[in-house]
Amino acid sequence: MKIYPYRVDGDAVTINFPERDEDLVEFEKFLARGNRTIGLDTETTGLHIYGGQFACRLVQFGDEREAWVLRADQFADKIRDVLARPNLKFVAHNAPFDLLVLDRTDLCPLDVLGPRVYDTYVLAHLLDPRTANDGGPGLKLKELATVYVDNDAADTQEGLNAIFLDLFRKWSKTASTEEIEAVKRAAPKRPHIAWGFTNIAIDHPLYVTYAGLDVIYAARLLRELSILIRKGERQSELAKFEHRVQLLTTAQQKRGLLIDVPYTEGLVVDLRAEAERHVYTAASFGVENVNSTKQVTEALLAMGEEWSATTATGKPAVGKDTLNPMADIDARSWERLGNRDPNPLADAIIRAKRAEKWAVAYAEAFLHGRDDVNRIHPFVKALAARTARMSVSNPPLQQLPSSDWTIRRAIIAEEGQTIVAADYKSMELRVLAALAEVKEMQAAIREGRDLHDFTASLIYGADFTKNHRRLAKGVGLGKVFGGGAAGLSKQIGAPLDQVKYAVNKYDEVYPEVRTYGNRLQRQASYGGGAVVTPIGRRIPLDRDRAYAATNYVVQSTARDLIAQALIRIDDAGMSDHVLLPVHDELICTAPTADAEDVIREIGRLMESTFMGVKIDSDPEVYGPSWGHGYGAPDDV
DNA sequence: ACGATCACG
DNA sequence: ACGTACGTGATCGTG
Repeated sequence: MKIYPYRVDGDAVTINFPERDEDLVEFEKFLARGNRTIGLDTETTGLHIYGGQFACRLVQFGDEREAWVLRADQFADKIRDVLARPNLKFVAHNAPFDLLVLDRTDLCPLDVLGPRVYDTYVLAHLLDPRTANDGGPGLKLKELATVYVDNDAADTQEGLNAIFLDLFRKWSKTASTEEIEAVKRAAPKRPHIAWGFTNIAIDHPLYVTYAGLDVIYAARLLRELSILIRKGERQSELAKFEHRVQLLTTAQQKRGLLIDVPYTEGLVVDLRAEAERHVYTAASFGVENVNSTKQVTEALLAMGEEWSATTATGKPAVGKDTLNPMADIDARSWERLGNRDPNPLADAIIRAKRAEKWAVAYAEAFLHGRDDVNRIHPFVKALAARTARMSVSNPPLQQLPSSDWTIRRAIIAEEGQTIVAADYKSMELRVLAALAEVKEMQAAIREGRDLHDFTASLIYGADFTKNHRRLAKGVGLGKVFGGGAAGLSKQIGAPLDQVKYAVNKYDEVYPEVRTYGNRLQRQASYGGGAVVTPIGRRIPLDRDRAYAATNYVVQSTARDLIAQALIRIDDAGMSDHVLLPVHDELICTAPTADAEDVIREIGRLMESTFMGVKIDSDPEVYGPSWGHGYGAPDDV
């Protein structure tokens, strides 16, 4: 057995790396030593759990003083045995990843291990949801360990990266050009890291040491975070709730979504061809790279175009807010506006960029990310944003184009199944009506009226026009975000005086919205700079953006309502139908014959009455693909 | 690493 | 006193 010493917060700790079966006798003694939660982590060949070459290399266990780093190939039986013991509880940082690794590699099924694993990420997010970038303590293991455990905590990830770079350089000298190209093709951004995780010697002393340190940090983090969490009465309940929600989204990630491969391959060809045509046009105007803001700016100025919009750093903005009007294209419908002669360069650039993005970020990502049965398994983070909103990545399925069915058409139901979905109707406005006790809004909801129609009628009278409704909708949503007249005017694209009028009227008819926002800001200023949501979640406010208070509470509460719905659906035994949450809707699958019944029932489970306000849902049968909910024809 | 851009609710 | 649009993830160019 190899034993590596290290220091954590001034304490001597040991990292044990067993080499023979006899070495496991000591490991058993470690496990038997008292009733404590054991740190758990895995080292793998990469992040693509469902890819063909994926393997789990190490599984680590540890407490606050010692770690056991086990080779997954050599000690698979032991690992299986330990993970299956029902009396053992574990703690991991970002548990969903390790749970899925252990599930995928047949070391322990998700449903067997999941309920016994605490996640320090979840606890840390409840204490402070801000990333280091966002002014918080951060949510990564190294950042948290530095704050809560040891000011000199090792950056194990950076340490490994340095080793990988060194090893990769040495390997590159002996490897063939083809081998090197293959690695770079698979991981163009940081090839040495992808290569390192697969190829570093499994008994490399620093690899083993860092692997062991991570579980020691996790075990120590659990102790510290638990103490802090227990100080807030509601927080312990919240922690339980969030672990349950996270387990459900982890199951969604395991389930994945089926890709229509022939369709998607055709889509890539079409999008690539479209992009190429417009890139060619742009090149004829001297823009060699349509993604270069520098080139685009220079070419447009040379053509005599003038515009005033700038980026945060003061440079001329050449996003679609600038280019769409130049190309005389409506941003929503992509039809001619008829305001001016379209600038052919602006037109080519927006079309080229759109087609390229759709090809690369969506269609090709679907094809590259799929497993051997053509399913993709996006990461579903149940507790992501500062407001606790969920996020989906690899690929970003919450951000697929909705104005056009072509991308969503690539996600299909299994044979005999149909895609169904249920969304909440104007969820955030209803939550606002409830939280701020907005009388007129609550009355309109009770009467089943369209909220934007209603706001328009209050501002403009019963004879409001379509444009009035558009303004009322923009103002209604913008007010929740804390927007003022100028910002709203820009966003809605309506003249400032009209927006000012609407905003003033809005404040008159819904006075409770303003007083609620002021109350939240007062409470935050005396409550450590954070607002507290109805379920007891603390959300820190930035000093200079106190106006965000209302939005934080509204957005967070809306998220908690859909999270609660996931639990109710699970309690009803219907979790297997849920494919993906998209903020205020659930994308689901159901046997074609019962599709309508299933989604009606899921919709019913989603509904609730929150502070006396009905939060109801709109169940819908889409069809054989997700795109069928967005107008995809049956014969594509 | 960071800014700009663009996709969503 | 005034006014502030909220939250994400991915890609690309630039330095």
